[in-house]
Amino acid sequence: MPISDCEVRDPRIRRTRHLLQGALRELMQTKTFDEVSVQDITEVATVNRATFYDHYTDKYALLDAMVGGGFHMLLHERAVTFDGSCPSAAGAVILATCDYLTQMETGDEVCQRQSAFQPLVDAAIVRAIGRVLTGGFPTEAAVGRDLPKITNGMIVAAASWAIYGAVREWFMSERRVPAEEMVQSVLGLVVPLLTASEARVAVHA
Amino acid sequence: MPISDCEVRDPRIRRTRHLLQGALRELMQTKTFDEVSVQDITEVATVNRATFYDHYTDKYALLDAMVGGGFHMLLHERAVTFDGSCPSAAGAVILATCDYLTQMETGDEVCQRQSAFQPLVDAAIVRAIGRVLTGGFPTEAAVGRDLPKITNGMIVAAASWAIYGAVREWFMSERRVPAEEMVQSVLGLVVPLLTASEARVAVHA
DNA sequence: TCGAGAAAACAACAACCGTCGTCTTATATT
DNA sequence: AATATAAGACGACGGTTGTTGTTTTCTCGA
Repeated sequence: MPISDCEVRDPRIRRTRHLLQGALRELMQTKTFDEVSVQDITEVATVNRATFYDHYTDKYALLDAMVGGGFHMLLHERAVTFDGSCPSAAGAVILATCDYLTQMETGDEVCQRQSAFQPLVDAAIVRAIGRVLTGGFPTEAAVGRDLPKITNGMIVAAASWAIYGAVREWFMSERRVPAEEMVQSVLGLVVPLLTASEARVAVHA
Repeated sequence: MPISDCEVRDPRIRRTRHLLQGALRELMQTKTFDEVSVQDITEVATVNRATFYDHYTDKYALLDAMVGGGFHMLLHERAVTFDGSCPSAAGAVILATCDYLTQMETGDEVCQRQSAFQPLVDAAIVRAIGRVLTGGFPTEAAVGRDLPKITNGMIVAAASWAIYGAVREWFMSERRVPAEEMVQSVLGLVVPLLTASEARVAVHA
């Protein structure tokens, strides 16, 4: 936990963190997140338990790093970037969210038991979405010094939470509409949010 | 945890749960949520630790009950109900969210240290918002049997998450615009979401 | 190549957690 | 008023959590 997770020189650190994340991933195939203990993780990772705490403050931090990294990688593989307006870009983010949830799903056929800590996973994904969306907005300074009533930060926050909330709701429903349709529906909901910024920027231009 | 929190006959149960919630509230004036242990709570509440687990599975469940109950009470005091369209009702929900966050703020002048479990509080509030919003929508069955591409559940989810995300972002910003202005801004973002249902219902009507 | 410095292993610590079984006390019903 | 029923108190348990200090091993730059 001393150094940020991205760009670590020392191969020992990379190795250890990779082992820890892999172990958690592996364990979550079988157990719920809160059924996994730090002991289990370090055991599977063949890492000393004390070493774990050199890298993450607790298992929630590990989860956060895992989710954030995984989602970012998913977007990177698909070369998804959000340019702030193009609906297809937003659609790609929505689809990625859906795919990430799917990929998270345990191999177990039975519906995954709801973990009490699902909110932590949720929050990690929302943060990841927010990071992508933020890239598509002009810096706040460009708007001028009269503080705008609605900031880009608020738009991004509302949009990322809305996207995730909708996708998650879709994902939890038993008879899911095809993903493609869902993406279109969610787009219809979210685009007004995102274009709120353009309208505002236009006013200030 | 055996019986739902609302409508409990036995005064012993009411008493104990009230004591526990009060203890947590009191402790959170000083400490962060994750610095509070079940021991502390039961100690302050003068309740045996084992008894705690007769009512809540863990301290997170207690938090959830506390937040959910508190938010619901806040809305009830103001006689806020969401009728599905009236923007003023949505505005009331937004304002209530803001007020609840404010009321949660510790007495400490220093900005509250970010708890690693803030997401759990967030999720509890979002659920509470969702419960209110759900009241304003017609039951899904009214729409017909051809499954709609976008369900009321998705709209409610997107809206509640968006509302909370935006309000929270506003709340965390250092130089806050007045709450009234914020409510208007967020309304501008969210109303399109909520009316998405009307448009759809109109089509099916 | 070598040596300073960082990372990991390891053991041990007090504290907390969740659960169990037993016993006591309060509630609601008849 | 008496009793079946349920809640609470209490003590004890094995297990997990973070943390600390020491020792060993590895990495990178001079």
